[in-house]
Amino acid sequence: MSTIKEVAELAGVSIGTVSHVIGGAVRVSEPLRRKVLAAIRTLDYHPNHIARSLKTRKTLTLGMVVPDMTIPFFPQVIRSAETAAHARGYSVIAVNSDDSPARQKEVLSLLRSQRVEGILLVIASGHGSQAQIPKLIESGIPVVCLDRLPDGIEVDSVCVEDSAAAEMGVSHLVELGHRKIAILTGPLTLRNERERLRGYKLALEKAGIAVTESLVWEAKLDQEDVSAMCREHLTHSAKRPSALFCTNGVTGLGALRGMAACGLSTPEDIAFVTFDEITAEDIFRPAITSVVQPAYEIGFRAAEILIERIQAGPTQGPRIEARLPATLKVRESSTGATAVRVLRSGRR
Amino acid sequence: MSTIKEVAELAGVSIGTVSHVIGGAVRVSEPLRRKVLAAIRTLDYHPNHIARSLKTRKTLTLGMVVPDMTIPFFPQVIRSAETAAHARGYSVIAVNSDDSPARQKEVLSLLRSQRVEGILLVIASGHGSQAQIPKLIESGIPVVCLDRLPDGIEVDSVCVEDSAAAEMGVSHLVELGHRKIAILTGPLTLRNERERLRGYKLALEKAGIAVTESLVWEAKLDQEDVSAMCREHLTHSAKRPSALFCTNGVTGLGALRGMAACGLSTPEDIAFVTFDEITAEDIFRPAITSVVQPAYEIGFRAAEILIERIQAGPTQGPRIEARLPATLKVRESSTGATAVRVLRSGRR
DNA sequence: CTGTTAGCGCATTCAT
DNA sequence: ATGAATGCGCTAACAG
Repeated sequence: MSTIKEVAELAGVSIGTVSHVIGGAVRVSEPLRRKVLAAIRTLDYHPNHIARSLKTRKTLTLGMVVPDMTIPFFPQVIRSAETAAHARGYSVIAVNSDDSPARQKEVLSLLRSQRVEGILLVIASGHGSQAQIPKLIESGIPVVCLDRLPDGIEVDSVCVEDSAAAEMGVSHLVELGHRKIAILTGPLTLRNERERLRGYKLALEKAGIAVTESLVWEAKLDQEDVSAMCREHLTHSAKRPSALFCTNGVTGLGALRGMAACGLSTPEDIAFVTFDEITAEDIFRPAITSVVQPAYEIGFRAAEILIERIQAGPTQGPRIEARLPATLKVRESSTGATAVRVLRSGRR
Repeated sequence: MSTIKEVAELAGVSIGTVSHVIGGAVRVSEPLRRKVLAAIRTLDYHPNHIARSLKTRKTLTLGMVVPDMTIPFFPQVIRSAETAAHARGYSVIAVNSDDSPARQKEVLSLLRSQRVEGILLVIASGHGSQAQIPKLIESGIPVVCLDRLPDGIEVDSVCVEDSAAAEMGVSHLVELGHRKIAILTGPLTLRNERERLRGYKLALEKAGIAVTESLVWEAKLDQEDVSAMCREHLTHSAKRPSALFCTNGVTGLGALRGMAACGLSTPEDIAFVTFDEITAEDIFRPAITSVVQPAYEIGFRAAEILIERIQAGPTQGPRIEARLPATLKVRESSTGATAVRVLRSGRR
């Protein structure tokens, strides 16, 4: 790996001049410029980003923490954040927290050591994953939370309109005539899960249906746990709901497995609606009615907001809370019909 | 962000001493040690990885380039590579190349500037994506290629046993009685696609079936292109094959869409086998018979090999070419039966 | 327009 | 066992 010094020697100029042609900010005469460029090419020189960062105190790097990038929603978000960042000259380092607060703490520490200029954070679902956010912000690292929002912490955020989106999904079931509708959520320590639950209750209330606590099922974000919970609740046909609403893709898939284990199918035995698309719904049966989040836009907006924060400096501008509308894709699992219908959520 | 100097001042020691307690290599007396640790905590000090790297010339970072992390296979590989790397004290920076050689060149350059110590590379499918590998290696950055292998380039690699895996999938169709079997591949500029095609031909030859070139369909790694190609080949029932084998998840899903567009379904009209699982096959119908790659192990092994290379120094050890066995999951799309059967590929 | 130089934060000799 | 000094590669004044 050659250095700027070697380039300077080969080109017969000073390292300052080389730096100038690389930076582009200071004018350099054409002949020298060409010589420098030639030297760079023959040496296959790549500026040492490490040294540059040390000097400029800018890494042009964003950190991003997600619970598990094998969950299909997250790669979409990462990719769009990367796209937005790249357009502004930033790179993104994406890491998994395994949905563990301890591991999240580790990776955040690592990201700080790497001197990322800002962090895109999808918090882990366990307890204590929020405590680290204020320290980050105090230390001058802007944070934007995505998808999962922390509680009572002043921080920029972007996510779907959780409550409205859930309400839309549940109202759809209500309109179909269902009155005994269960909801299967992830940990209610997560604010967005609580918001989605709130949307569920709102939908029922508007329809004049009483909320039955025994139809609110809270599971861990774990296939096995979700599946077991479903089996438990669904075995007795008397207590069985006529419809089930799941608040995310993981619980949605787990619920389908649990239902299958009970010999139940959708929509015949139970009408089914879930957050997130969990397969290629145009190809596979049953096609699942889904509340679809604008994953691409969530990541893109989050990166935009973060970079604006970084470039604005330690200014205490107003907190930004972007809430994006979801789309309801009505399919077979709720209506029994094969045609697809698309609805858009909007603020009331 | 506090510095080592501030820690030293607060603790009332020299920066050398602070560095020693952080590094752990040099012994420091217990009283001073405690004072330093306390200072670190109260200042919320995070060692500047940038400065450290500049000094030590080690970044403890691996770069990883994949075509598109929204393709489900890749997040698995990234995650397992990250796991292996982390266990050895390394971080992984994963970036997308958009399957474009130009973009791949950019991100590789960026990774070099970041001074990653090694690179895990899944090459882009376009022309010229291989040319950059020798330059990397010459410049002292070890490279391990995964999944997609370059041609005629000496480089460590790990992937599935492409030919044997494809042969297993096609032989399965042969055993089911099919004699007119089409294969839908990605770009044959990719060696692994050619290998999979070779496995297809091998399976046919062993069964005494002549290879018909009109049944070899080469598509771009793009849903639309694949789908269009299928529609074109499948409209005339006379020329239609009785079975179709797809060499990867993208072409597999595209083919299913193309078939649906022609009003064809599997397994009724066409028996179907594909590389990679493309949905939750236990839940959705039709359940697709798949040649499953050991994604986790591929990423893990690749990271292991890369780190060994890094730590061995510029030693020219023998090239490593890990070839991992695939698994055939026999499902409804080929047999029509709902039961699942699992076969393991092995070297002949 | 070009060259010289002073650090950025840290690990690491080398003295003490 | 501790501290002072050096330099990693680079950018950004500044001087010429």
